[in-house]
Amino acid sequence: MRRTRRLIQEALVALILEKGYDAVTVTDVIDRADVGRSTFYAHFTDKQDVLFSNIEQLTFLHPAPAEGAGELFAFSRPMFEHVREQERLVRALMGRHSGGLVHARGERLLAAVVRSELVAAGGRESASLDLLVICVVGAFMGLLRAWVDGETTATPAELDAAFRAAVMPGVRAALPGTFSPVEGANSGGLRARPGSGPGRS
Amino acid sequence: MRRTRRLIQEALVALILEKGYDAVTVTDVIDRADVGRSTFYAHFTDKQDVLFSNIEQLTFLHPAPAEGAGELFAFSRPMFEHVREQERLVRALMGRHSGGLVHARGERLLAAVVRSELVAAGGRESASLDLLVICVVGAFMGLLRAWVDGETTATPAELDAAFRAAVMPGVRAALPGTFSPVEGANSGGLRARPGSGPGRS
DNA sequence: CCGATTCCGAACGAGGTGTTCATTTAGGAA
DNA sequence: TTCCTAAATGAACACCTCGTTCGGAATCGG
Repeated sequence: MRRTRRLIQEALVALILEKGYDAVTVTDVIDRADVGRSTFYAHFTDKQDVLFSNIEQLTFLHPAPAEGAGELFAFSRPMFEHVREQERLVRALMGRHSGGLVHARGERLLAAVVRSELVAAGGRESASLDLLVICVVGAFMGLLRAWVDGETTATPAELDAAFRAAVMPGVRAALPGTFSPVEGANSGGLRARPGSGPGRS
Repeated sequence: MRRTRRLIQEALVALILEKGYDAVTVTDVIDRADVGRSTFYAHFTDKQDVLFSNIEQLTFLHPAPAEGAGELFAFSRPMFEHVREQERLVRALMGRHSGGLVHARGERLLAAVVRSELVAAGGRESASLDLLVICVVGAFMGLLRAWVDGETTATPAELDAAFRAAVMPGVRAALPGTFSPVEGANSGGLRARPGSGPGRS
């Protein structure tokens, strides 16, 4: 049944939030979910399998309503907002106490988004672009981890602003055609959201 | 004896490179190191303890004075070089298959370095500066992980260049008085410090 | 009422953990 | 050398977790 799967998933999430991923045992999970041991192994191969099955439900990683030629990195702000809504789950999955493989999976999903956005914005596919993608994703995930681990109390808006302030100048410089290459007048300060005009959509 | 400690540490590193951190058991280690089980627990509390004891030897994380008025983020290039020298150890410690806590530890060490550099360069201590530090460290560690995990074949020089290209513009924009060689025309334009920084209400 | 599917839970063997303890080994001082 | 002390040894230990197996109970559709 689907109910059993859900019970197991929820039990794992709850336990991770309480004890951390490593400390949670399968026995804990089946006890909390009130499920037979054999039932667990009938649905999942092991603890990690349950973890991965949860990632699909992280809607903030499967973005994002298109947002074609609009603002670059439009995903950032909605993502932080989404994360807040799904705080429990994200805390369990993306915190430092989760398995490293989950991080890798999340980073890969996000990297695909970032990469396609950069390409759509005129970035030429190259090794250096891939390195840029890694930096951008690293910065974003760094903020995300710090946030869900309680190392900062910033709001989603502030996190979004910090993210953009840190990476946008470098990204702009790496892209060819974007207006305002190095105008200098205001090189993208912390709150720089000039114009932001939706242009024509 | 110190020799015994070293044997255990080296055995763990070797085994991590072969099987990944999670798959290595204490029994494996003491077998490889050819030491008694009780001897292991006389020197370390558990597997993770051995891992942490190795971090201290990651010289690339304990940089690297020579700063002062020099170039910003002068640590980057030497770090990548150093990493190459200690490739085995870094691969074992910082790869995605290592424990997440080791990452956290490494990031904290690096964050301290980055933060002090930014402050020395004129950055005002604030919440937004901390967020910037997180982004910078995230970008650097992202590159590092991707590199040691074989996701990119770039050279240290290329990684250094990519790192600087990605984060330096954003960092420059966030610093007030940095001598701005070329784009310095504005110089003062960056007072973007909305209110009194992200202060969480 | 009857299958058929699903779930339960006890039990098992294999393997890992961390501790204890009696014994052996190695180093240094007299 | 001899003696003493600290370190290392390895066997045995109780305990836990894993993943599997299997007989029986519950649930559901017909």
